[in-house]
Formats: sequence, structure tokens, C-alpha cells
Amino acid sequence: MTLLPNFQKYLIEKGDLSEADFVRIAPFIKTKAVTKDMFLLKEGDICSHFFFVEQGLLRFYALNDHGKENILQFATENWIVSDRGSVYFQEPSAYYIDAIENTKVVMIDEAFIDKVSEVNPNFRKQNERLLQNHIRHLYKRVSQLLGVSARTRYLDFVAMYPDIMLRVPQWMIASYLGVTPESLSRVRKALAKENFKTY
Amino acid sequence: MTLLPNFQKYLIEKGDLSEADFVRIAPFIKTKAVTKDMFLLKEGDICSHFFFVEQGLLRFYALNDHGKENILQFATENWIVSDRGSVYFQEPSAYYIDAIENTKVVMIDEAFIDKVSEVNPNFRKQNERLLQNHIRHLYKRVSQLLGVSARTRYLDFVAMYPDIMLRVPQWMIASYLGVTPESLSRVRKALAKENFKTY
DNA sequence: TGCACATCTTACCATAGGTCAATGCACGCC
DNA sequence: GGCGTGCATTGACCTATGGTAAGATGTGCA
Repeated sequence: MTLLPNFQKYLIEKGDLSEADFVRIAPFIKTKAVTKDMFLLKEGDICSHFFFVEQGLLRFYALNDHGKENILQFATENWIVSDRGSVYFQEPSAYYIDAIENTKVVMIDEAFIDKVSEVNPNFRKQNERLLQNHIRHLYKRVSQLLGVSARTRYLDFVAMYPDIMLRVPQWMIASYLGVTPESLSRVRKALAKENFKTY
Repeated sequence: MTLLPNFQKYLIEKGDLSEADFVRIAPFIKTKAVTKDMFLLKEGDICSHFFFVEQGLLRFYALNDHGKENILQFATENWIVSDRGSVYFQEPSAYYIDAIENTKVVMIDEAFIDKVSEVNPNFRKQNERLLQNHIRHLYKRVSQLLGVSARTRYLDFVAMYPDIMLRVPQWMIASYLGVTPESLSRVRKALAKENFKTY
């Protein structure tokens, strides 16, 4: 099996597994290599897995009525991304997932979670914590979109995800923030004029 | 103990409990009556419970930098609302929860979840499903806020939550949609002019 | 009955952000 | 080295939504 240092670390630190536990579940791990611009999920597909990013960068987006992309989420190393509704309720997805960089993912399905939970019963509880944390992040995102200007959203994004900012083109950041690339360009120009330094 | 038909139904249908299971956990249920305009949570508090709405209507909101309320979520009967980050990570909350109507809630904490899981081990797995479903709803909300006009957001809201529309003042719907009450009023006027009927 | 307070509407103007089109810039490829 | 392609910037203009303030409507309570 190829080495998965990030996934191993994730299960041990966040999932409360021991190294011995990891060795026991290792044979059940499935991975996939996704080259840049390849899709892991398209609208209409039924999503069968969660994707843990071992290495690389994915984006999760929807198309609106006018065919414009709205990026809901970037996923770098150690993030999990998926259309959860599709996985759990076997419904066709309304979303797309593709690779911004060449990416290696771990494919997680319900059977795998059951397997890990069997090896270490504490895992399910830890997993629940992670889900709760995810929900909390989403509320924060909604809160931002409801009440905050494009300028502030951009500043917050830079502060929160400086690494992502350096790895994706600017128009994708605009899409994530819910503005046009032109508007983001103007925001950046105004910030520059005020001697705001991003790096 | 007071009767809790909604909570009982919820645990049995969604949580996969039997009636006998419910009888066993009943002694551990804590409830609270919240009169209109009372708070269950304020900014700075550490939130200790999840709130299941047995009867009534709550709102979950944040204050932005300019003191304006942004309503993240309404919670009617059978909904669960809480600042999950605060519950799980013992951090001061950034949110408020108050009652729009006189409301009866069930107070759920981690110990209660552990208790129910002990009575029926299947519960934790069902609970995970519900969390995944919640995440899916939040992605849908983000997607709407990113890519859709005020008009469409309003129409979607009316279609999705016709009951809530009849129970809350219009300015709160505006806050939920991320527009001013004045703008929502204009949107409604335009719709009326096109003979759009909401009821 | 009538006042008091909330909410909703309307009108007017201001502004953030969208749209369109042109230009500039960088990088990969032949 | 030249050229194509995708991305970023800029400018001119437009539109949706915000801000403000004034009235209209409604509803509970004295």
C-alpha cells in the first residue's frame, strides 16, 4: 500500500485510534489519484464516498441557474469533502467536485466507518465531534455571507486560509466569496492603495 | 413528567428507539419553558445544551459589526438548534438564541446522548445521519446566498417554509434572507404586481 | 374608544457590486 | 522567439439593493 502519512495522522489524532488500530484497518483503505481538472463528482451522479485529501487540492461547487459556478468549499490536505446528502440518502447530487491540483484522496464509505468503529468504538463519537465542528464552520460562513461586505469577506478569507490563497487562481476566490472576479480585483486595488499588505 | 409527543416521536422515528427504550430514558429528559423574547443563549455564554423544540418557535442569530442581526436559522417543532462549537469545545458563543413564541424545549447534552446510545447502540449511527443531513441543508443555504437574487431567495423560502412565513414578522424573514426589510417589501410588491400568489 | 408602539410600505437618493469590453500580462508550446 | 490561451486589471455604464425618512396600517392595551 502506498504511504498515507496524513490520513494515518488524522485517524490517530482526530479519530482516537492507536497505531495498532491503524494497522488493522489499513487493508480496507481505498485510495484514488485524481489529476488536475478531473472530476470526482458531477451533477446527477450519486455520490458513493467521502473524500479525504491526502495530498493536493479539490473544489466543491454548484452551478446556478445562469450556469455560473459557486464554489462552496476548497479542500486541501486533511480535509474531507463530499455531497453528504447523496451518500446517505442515495439522491442524485446537485454538486461538482474536481481537482485543482493533482490530488491523492482516500475513499471513505459507510462500510469503512463501520469497520473503523468496530476496531475502536470510540471512533464514532470522535467522528460526531468532527461533524459538529463542520456544522459550526458552515454557520460561520452563512453568517459572513449574510452580514458582511465583499471587502471584509476577502480579508477574512486571507486571514483564515492564507495557504489556499496562494494555491488557487483569484477568480476562484471570487467565486467562493460570492462576487465577480472584477469586483474582487477592485477590492484588492483599494486595499493596496491603503497600504494593506497580504504578504 | 409533562408529555412530549414530538420528542418521543422524534426519538422513535428518527433515532430508531422502541417505545420501551423511550420509557427507559424518560427519567433523564430535562425540559424548559421559554416565554416569548426570553433568551436561551447570548453572545459570550458557553452553550451547554442542544435545544429540541417540542412546541413553539426559536431563532438563532448573530450580531454583525454594525449591530445588525443576522438570523441564521429558525427552529420550529422538531428542530434542534444550538451553538455546537460552544457545546463541544467549551468556547464562548458568538450567537444568540431567543424565543419568537412561547416555547417548550428539551435540553440535550452529551451525557444524554451517551445515555440514549447506551440504551440503543444504533442511536449514535442514526444521529450521525441527522448531522450529515444538517450539513447538507447548510450547503444548500450557502449555495443560495452565493448565487441567487433576493427575489429568488424569497420565493424559495416561501416554498420551503410556508409555515414559518406565517409565524414570524417580515423583517425577520428579511434578516434570514440577508436583505433589508425595505428591500423585501419591494420584492413582494413586484411579485404582487405580477400576480404572484403566496396563498 | 383611542392612544401607543410595532411593522410594513413608499419615495427618493446613494452606493456596492454586476456587466461588458478592451487591454495587459504571464506562461506553455510550437 | 512568437503566439495562443487563460487570468487579472481597468474603465464606462447599469442595476439591485441599501439608507433615510416619512407616512400608512395594524394590534394590544388603558
